[in-house]
Amino acid sequence: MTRYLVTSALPYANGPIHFGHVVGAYLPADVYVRTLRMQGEEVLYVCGTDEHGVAITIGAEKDGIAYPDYVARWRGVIKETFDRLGLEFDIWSGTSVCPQHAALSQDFFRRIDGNSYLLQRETEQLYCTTDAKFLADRYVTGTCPSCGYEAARGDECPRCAKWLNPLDFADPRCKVCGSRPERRRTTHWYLDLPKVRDEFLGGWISGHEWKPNVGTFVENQMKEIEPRPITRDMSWGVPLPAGTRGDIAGKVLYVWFDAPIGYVSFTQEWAARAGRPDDWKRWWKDADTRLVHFIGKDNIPFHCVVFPAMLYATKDGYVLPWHVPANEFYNLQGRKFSTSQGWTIPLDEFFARYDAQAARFYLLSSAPETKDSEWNWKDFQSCNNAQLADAIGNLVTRVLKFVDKHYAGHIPACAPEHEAELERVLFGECGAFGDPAEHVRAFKFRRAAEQLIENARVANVFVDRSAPWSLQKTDPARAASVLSTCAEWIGYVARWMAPFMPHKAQAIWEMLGQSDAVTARGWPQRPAPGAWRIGLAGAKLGPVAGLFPKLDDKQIAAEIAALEERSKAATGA
RNA sequence: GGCGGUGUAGCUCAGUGGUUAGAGCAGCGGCUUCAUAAGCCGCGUGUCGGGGGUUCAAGUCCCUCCACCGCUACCA
Repeated sequence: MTRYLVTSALPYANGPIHFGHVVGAYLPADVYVRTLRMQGEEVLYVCGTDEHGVAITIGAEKDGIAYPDYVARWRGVIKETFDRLGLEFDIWSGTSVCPQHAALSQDFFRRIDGNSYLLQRETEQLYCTTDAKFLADRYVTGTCPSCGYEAARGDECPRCAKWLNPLDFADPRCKVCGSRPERRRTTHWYLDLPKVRDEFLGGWISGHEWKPNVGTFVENQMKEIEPRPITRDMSWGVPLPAGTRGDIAGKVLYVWFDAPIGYVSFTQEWAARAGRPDDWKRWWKDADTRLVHFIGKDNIPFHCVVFPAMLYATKDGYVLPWHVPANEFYNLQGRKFSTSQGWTIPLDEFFARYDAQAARFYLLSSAPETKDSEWNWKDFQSCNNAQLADAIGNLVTRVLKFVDKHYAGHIPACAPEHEAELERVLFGECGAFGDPAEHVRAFKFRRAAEQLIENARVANVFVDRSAPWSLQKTDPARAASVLSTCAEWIGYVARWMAPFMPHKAQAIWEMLGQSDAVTARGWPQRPAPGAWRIGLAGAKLGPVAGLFPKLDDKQIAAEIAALEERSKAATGA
């Protein structure tokens, strides 16, 4: 039977994440997973931090703490944000702490090497004898051979924008200590991507179905593909496996190589913890698995080209991605999120003032699915007030407070003689409704969010058309049937919204007098006349209260002003 | 420079080559009063960035120009 293995891009453990990351790779995945689970699918959701690489070592040294402490700190900070947003993984780990990670990464290297998909190349690189390490391009500075600018970076000249090779500097200097680095020869292993492409990957990619924003990009990549180095001269990372032919001293796997293997090693960790150490194979080596990678667009080459090439090159029976629903980028009020320039939303402050569930909904309904989009404070206000508070929140209170007042807090039953007619009106005359899950399965989360609101509006129209406040005086029996019908529909709304706003959905469910989980009965079938009521009649309502407080203009204006202030302070303007 | 993307209603955006191009928000008018001053109904002549082309048919495909944006892969 089909099972779904869902991953979100491993966040890099060198800083906090912002809403752009959240909406790109995490929130859609969480909603996808929750929806499929309610539909009875078998799903595993894997994530954790990516903890190796030069950026980590630089960051840790700057902060004066050990590498493991540094990544542990960010692993924790990032997880805290995910917790606040209600993102729930089956396993959350990290590439430097997952017990299975190093061995599995080495196993990948060994198999790929054994299958002759690795090349060895000797190159010259700058080596700083003071710091006793090879220098990445950007950590070399010197005089631009093209325009003579004296503080050019090793990768690019900031003045003439020319691409540079630090070996071309006549006066290279180590950016860390200022001393003059020397040239040294070093050997590295390269993944022979052209070979994998010709043998398999090219055909697989052109025969695969991709999101439009992914397909053209990846096809293009195929043409210019080159062998990629998969080793580095540094200490922080997974050492090359013992027994590898050649000089492996001081070399580790390049971070991009070991990072995606984290998806697999974390799955192994999950299985081991569950006491079924071999269970991970069912997920990674069985043709019934549908592997779905949620990522931002910057990760497309890795997940559509490089990682599939790695999986194939092991010749070890791994499944390849089924879908890669990559998102574009998410900005903030017209500009890129930038911590250094103060163009951010500090999440501590945000969660102190705003509802994380409302944020989930707004993020999803503004997600950059087809093109870049943005967080806009006024849109957030409008979404919260008009869609969540008015369309959904008010629907719940207007109906349930009425029930509370006139039926002593118990949901009335629908009289059999009223059913057919009320349902004819509800299903035929109150506007279109649909199944949000259909859009979720198609990775159209904005549309799914919209559908949820449309479905709630159906009940508002029904209430207006039925006018139970008038019936209460003229035909109380019919009024009871109307309210019963409304309450049942609200039960559907609660279940439809469970993947989007799990806590709010549960709150509505409890207001309807239910004590089990809103997800307990699974995903609702599309309601249809005659057979859709799930029997809420008779239930004693829980306390009915507003679900979504409104956000006023002053508050939003203050947020925008604070954003401008932070930006000015950070850039010294 | 190279590659890619975007440009549709005041704003944010949907729109497999096929009826008079749509939604939400904002705005205007009316109805209603159960509810978080909430709800419902009605109201859009938009150079689909400009120009050219292919086609019976183009927002949709091709060329070109303009504007904005991203990436360019040894710091993911």
